[in-house]
Amino acid sequence: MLEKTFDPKEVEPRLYEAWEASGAFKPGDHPDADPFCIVIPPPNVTGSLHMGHALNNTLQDILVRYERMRGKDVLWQTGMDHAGIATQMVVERQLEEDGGNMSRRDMGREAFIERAWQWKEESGGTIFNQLRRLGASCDWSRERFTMDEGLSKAVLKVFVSLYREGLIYKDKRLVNWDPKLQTAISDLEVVSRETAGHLWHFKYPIEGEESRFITVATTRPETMLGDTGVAVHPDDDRYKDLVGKHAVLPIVGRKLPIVADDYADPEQGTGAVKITPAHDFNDFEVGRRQGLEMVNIFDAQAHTNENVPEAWRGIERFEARKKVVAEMERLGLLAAVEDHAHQVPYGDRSGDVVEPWLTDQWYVDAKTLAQPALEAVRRGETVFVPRNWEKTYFEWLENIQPWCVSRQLWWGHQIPAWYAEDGEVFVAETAEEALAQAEKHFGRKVNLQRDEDVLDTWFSSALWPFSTLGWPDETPELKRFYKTDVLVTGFDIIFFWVARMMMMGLHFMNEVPFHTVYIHALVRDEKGQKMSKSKGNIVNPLELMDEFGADALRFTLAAMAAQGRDIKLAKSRIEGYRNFGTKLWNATRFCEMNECAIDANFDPSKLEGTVNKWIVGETARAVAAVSAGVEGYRFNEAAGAAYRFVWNIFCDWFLEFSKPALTGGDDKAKQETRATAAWVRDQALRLLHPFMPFITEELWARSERRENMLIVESWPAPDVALFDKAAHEEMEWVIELISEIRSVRSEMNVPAASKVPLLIKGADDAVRRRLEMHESLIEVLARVSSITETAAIPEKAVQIVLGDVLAILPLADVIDLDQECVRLEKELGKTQGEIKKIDGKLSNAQFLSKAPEHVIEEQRARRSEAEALAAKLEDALNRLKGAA
RNA sequence: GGGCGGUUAGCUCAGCUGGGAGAGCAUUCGGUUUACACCCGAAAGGUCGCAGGUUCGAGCCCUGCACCGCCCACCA
Repeated sequence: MLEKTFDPKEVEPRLYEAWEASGAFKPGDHPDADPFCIVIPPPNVTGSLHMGHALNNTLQDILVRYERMRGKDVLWQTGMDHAGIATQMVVERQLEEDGGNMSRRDMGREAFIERAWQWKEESGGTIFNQLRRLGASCDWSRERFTMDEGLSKAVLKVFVSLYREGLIYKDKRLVNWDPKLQTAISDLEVVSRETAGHLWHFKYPIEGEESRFITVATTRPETMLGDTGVAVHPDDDRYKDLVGKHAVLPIVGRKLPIVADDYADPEQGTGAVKITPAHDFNDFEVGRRQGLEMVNIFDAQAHTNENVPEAWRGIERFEARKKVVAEMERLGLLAAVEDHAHQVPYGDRSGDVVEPWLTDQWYVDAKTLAQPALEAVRRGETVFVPRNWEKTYFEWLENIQPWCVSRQLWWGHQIPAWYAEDGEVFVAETAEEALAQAEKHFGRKVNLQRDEDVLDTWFSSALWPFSTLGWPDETPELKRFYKTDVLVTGFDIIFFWVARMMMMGLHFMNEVPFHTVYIHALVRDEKGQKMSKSKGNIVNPLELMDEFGADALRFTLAAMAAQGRDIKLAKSRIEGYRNFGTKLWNATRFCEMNECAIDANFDPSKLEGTVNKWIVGETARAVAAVSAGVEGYRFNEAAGAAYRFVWNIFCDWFLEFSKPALTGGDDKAKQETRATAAWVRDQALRLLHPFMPFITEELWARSERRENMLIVESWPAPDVALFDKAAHEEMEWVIELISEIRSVRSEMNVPAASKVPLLIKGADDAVRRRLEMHESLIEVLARVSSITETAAIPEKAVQIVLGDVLAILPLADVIDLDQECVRLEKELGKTQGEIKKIDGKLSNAQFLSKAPEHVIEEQRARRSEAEALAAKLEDALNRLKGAA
């Protein structure tokens, strides 16, 4: 016998272990089946399960379990990302906390990397255990890591071949330099935040013209130490005569050519702009155009270097800012200071202000790789769901900049480039190969020094869909599962990851990596705020699972995953879906108590009872709705359809209607009802399994003697033939009638049926006689009783329904039907326009004559149906009124 | 500045191709019916942001406006 509620804590770990041990998560050996593959967005090795992961993986697991049940050969490829910067930061912080005086640089590269690996083995990947708690059915036997041997091989091969194709190159350009981490970062890793700052106006003296100045404005005064020019607009009359002359840079004394350049905006600031080519992206371009000198004034930590006057060296940049301003003021060259709010670039990991800095870095020619990636989506080879993200994707790829892929870190894939003493570079997959190349080049053996830098983490992630399947080896998995089916991810990594997988997949596999990209929402807190540690508004999915169980969390996320909208997670919602699980549990318990069991000879298409015919039809409809929802990535629709079917149809009506048959004396009806209930119960468990795998699996095991676990059972076929129109209409009628009666009863404050023991237990003559006086009610009761498979009138049989009906009898006269009729008459007697004013619901009537034929028909039918029902009820009540 | 999305019941949100305004929670009323109080029944609560337009008919389509949010690019 089932307990009254489900205990997730006991069940979840036990079932997960059983699933995993059974091998159900692995692709099977059924070569005839269609393959279905999802690659997991690899969580960071440093990660811990947050709500975004919970949503992301719930949706993937729903798809994976669904397709598995549909008989596909399913691979959910899992793995982890080495997360270069994040991991290096964690390990460095740990070194600090260890109290050791040993910094990263003290211990040296090799020891540090070893330490990082050690950390990875010990505490990396706790997130995988958390995914297990969520019920994620990934194939753990194929778990990969972006720095494992195979994937490293793929990275090397990709780097080398892109280099040989000229799609990877080394260049000296301005990069976003993170002075705290002391590495270059890509454009995407820079986030700009509005910051309250100042705009300082500096006067630069004009060479050879006493007391004449050109005034420039800047938000970063310290960069003036690296100024090499001043630009004005060619058409700006104020400065025309100065073009070609020189200003003298205060403090430094450098002569600055005054150049005419369109970049200078006469409307902006003073119309004259200082040019610092080595520390500003725009100035870099101007400097290049105008042939200005580039003076780099910072070292890697953004302290001033030897290119500034001796007294100004070795100063931290913000300190330098203050000193520059003070000095300019002292010199009388500070013309004005304005408050100025502006966007300041920060490193997304370090939180430090990023400095544009001139360095040598490796770049991927993203523009070239982007073209096929654009084409593929334009041609529909890969489709975004929802579709509107394609625009974002196009926008970015069309304006893509070279991708800086080198990082001055230690944790990552070391760049496979070796340098000879003269700087000549040899790119190869191994040191031996590089040496061989060098020997050929120089005609003798030489020593080579490997590039110190590592690759951007996203470089290896970009290869994920094929590298995890075994590429560059031609493995059977690669052949079978590439291209993969759907990528499920958040919009925040469309650029970082999705676009780059498209580029790399197309380039190296000649095929898109997935046919569909499902972009889901961001999970926010109840107030709609983005969850973040600093705000302290993080909702921890693990705590929610502790409290409500994994199924409740999963179902909530699925039910709220409407396309194109952020999810604001309300706890009450999770509680509601936990209750839904309990409802399912108790429905199964009801079946158990009433000895509902699977009948081997059961044929849902050959049933006698109206209620039974009806519920199998409803089941088929639910199956169709849930299937359509999942296949259209409308998870909320799917979850909603399953919810409504189980609770509002199966439990609220079917189980109630089945009671008479289940407890009555008609053995044939009883048997059919039992078998039907068991069949529907099993269909419901199948339907819900992708959403709520634990509770359904548990109920599956405990409700019958089974051969298989539910996870490998098949998805129910939506058999439309099971829909019996007559039974459907009959039940709709009854349900509507009963609802109406209940409502009336409640409004009139009639005590519930159970309070009229005579009527319920009775079936005595007095009741019978009263009923006979009212034909309409007898008709109702006859129909109800036939539907509920019982012999004629009362008995306990139609208890519920009967109770509702009979309870009205004594108080029917309270209803003011006359008034109701008058209202109707009035409405029908008025013109259409007036009716519209009275009641918008009737507005359809006014155009009956003009509407298309099928619409008219529809409306007429609906209307007459409603009128008939109303008339029946009113008639019954009128007779009762007369009798009372 | 460019782009995307949002504005529906007190709260959190559904509403897919235009045709009955919905769910969960909260509220109120009633309930000791042998599945379930994590339950059952009922009720109340909405000018679907505002203003126009198209249509027989608009929460949904079009135009404009207001407010909120996000992304991208930025003006020294």
